[in-house]
Amino acid sequence: MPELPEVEVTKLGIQDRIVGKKVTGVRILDGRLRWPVPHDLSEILKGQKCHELSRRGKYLLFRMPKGVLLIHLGMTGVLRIQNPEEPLKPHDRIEIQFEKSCLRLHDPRKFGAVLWHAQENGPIESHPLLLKLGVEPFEKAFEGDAGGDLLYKKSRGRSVAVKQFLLAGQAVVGVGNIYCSESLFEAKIHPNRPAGKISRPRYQLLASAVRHTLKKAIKAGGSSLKDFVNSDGEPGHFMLKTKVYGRAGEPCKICAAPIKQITQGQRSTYFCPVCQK
DNA sequence: AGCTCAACCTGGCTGC
DNA sequence: TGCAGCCAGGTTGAGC
Repeated sequence: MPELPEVEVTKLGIQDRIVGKKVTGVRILDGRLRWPVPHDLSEILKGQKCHELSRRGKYLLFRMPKGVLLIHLGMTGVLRIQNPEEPLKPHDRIEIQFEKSCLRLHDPRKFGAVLWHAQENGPIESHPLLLKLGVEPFEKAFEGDAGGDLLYKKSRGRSVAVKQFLLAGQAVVGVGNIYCSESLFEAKIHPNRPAGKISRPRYQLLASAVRHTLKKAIKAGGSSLKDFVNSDGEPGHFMLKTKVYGRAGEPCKICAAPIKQITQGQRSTYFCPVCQK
């Protein structure tokens, strides 16, 4: 579920219940995530107030007086505010308790991460997991022409397919497997084209498509914000409808040619062989 | 430095 | 119905 829009919507959905609240305890139900959850997380967090919740790429950063709690949702993670009385569900992994509510991480595949970055280790921006991330898609460095310029510059000399280049997040963060296919379709760029051989004007179109695709998805997700608080149900898939992703063999919405599915870097890519060149 | 690929883990779906 | 095989929204780290 989580690409950048889903993480952003999660942030918006939980922040009012988190910011300014004091942690009263932590329950580690299964700490074997991508990396082991610190066994003493409860002692670390207890008594600290989260003064800001922010997002960097697909990481959520809970800023506290003594450091930053990093949470990544991996492939299947869902964070939700719940009443502590609410029975645990299978695959609930971590519970962070606040005075009147708790935050639960539900993550069947355990690719998520919950890590603590202590203040004395320096600014969170220098954390190894954040260090090599590209720019944020909605920040100045990716606005307007700057976005296309950046993709163009970062891709020079790169032979890798543009799909993989964009997905890797070294230039711009947050474009996951679904929105990558969708953005390339919108920009009419063939996913197999070598990243280094795409012109500056075409990268302008791609940057614009990335911003548009992500914004649309965030907007769609905003309508389900209530699902993040005191809900039994999963926040649904709020990508309203995809134009190519998951539509192999179905007609292109522009030209009616059958959508193709290929594998790139062990991931599925969907595209229209007629519209995308 | 950049490219490719295995690996982490679990569940759901397809097809025999 | 049962079960093997394949697929899934992410990311790191090893080997070349």
